Amino acid sequence: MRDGAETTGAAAIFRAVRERICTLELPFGAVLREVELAREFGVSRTPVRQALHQLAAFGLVETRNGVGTLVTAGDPETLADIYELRIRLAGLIGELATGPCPRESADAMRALQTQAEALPNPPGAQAFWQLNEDRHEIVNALIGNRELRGLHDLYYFKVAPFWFALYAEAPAREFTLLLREIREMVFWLEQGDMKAVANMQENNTAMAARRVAAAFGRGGDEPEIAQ
Amino acid sequence: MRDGAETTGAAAIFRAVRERICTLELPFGAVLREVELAREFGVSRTPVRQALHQLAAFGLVETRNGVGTLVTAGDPETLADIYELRIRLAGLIGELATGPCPRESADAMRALQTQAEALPNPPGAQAFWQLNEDRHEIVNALIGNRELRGLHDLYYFKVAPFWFALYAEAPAREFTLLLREIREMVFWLEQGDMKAVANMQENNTAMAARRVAAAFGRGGDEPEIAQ
DNA sequence: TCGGGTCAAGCTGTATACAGGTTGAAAGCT
DNA sequence: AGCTTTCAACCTGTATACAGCTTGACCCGA
Repeated sequence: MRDGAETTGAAAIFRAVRERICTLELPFGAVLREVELAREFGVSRTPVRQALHQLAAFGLVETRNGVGTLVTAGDPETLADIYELRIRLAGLIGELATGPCPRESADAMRALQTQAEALPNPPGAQAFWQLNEDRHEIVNALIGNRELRGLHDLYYFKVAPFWFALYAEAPAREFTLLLREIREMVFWLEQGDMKAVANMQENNTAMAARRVAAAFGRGGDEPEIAQ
Repeated sequence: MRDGAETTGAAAIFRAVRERICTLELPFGAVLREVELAREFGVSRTPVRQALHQLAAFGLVETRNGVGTLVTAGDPETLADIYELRIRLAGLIGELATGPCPRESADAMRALQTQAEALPNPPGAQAFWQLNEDRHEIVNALIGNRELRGLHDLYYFKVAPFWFALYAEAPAREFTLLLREIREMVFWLEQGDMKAVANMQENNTAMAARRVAAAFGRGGDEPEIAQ
């Protein structure tokens, strides 16, 4: 559940591979080979295996003996389940909130807004990804219940690949929507109203779910299949 | 998230150690040494390490370099967070339910009730544990949303140690309450009303939270500290 | 030409050897 | 005696060698 900066080298590989999956640099169905990753990161297979097994535990990859480690393609049904749950979890953020949101969160989000408004439309994939990750980080930090925070984080990374595929399809639209969300978030954060922030998060998650379902839902194609 | 019967030997070790933690055979603070487990299970350190790392990812243990793997002592704050979330997740079972509960679940729970009523009060620890696990399994199978089902399962094992400590303190009371819960569950399962089942689960989880908080809450002792 | 069987290349699973880190006890100084 | 320092035993982290499995290509026969 936790994925903070740990001391062991496996954690770095874990985050690196996870980011590649989320940014579709490793599309669904891609095969990861332990020796290749080991060579790339300059370590042996052992820490690589650790990282891959952890990713497997979180459902992002699937390891098959004698074959390799495949990036798991979320079928439409699973995707629907995840989003349904994610929407409810967003609602829980508000229900479990104890106090007003801290001022520093509002400050951080405002800084992010300024930063985002300076970008061209659409921005590059890397910039978009970073922007999105920062936004997620700020919202995540607001969650008082540590377990809920962990779940919110976990599911963010689970749907990130689909969401990123959405960006690839319509960069300008997705950037505009993200910017809109950030602005709205700044407003409510400045009000200090956690419930409002949570409601907004729920609304935006639900909207994202609809866009993702339209693009990759039942009958549609998955974002991209390797090979 | 998944923990079903996998082909690799590490999964067996994972489940075995998890059960030991949940039944307090390994109390909070207990130290696990890889070589010992390896000897016991007749394997090398490698699969043992896999299992321990997975347990660490789920927050049940914590590995420290040069020291060993410690069974994580849930501090009162974390415990409160977990139960707060668990109560809400129980509520979500009802909200995300799509149809009536299947007849076979009612049958299974009725069989469990018969089985439980044949036990002496209090039953032995092993019987109590098995009863509880069966009940959890039946309820878990009712959850349509696969992700929610995974979470419900995960958090069950996270609070199980505390719950089992409760049994150790007052076996007769806990058994009576469990039997009462099973009877009530049978009733609503036979009605086929998923929302009612979920509400019941929420009520019973909340009640358990109060008992656990009273026993191990802020200022109280943790169930048992090794050494 | 097509189907089936065989096998070798390559991958993961496991075992073991070595390196790095932690800790508690013993030795030495004040 | 009390405190500090040192160090050796022990444990986890990492690297490497070997075993078992999967798969696709190749070969052979019909």
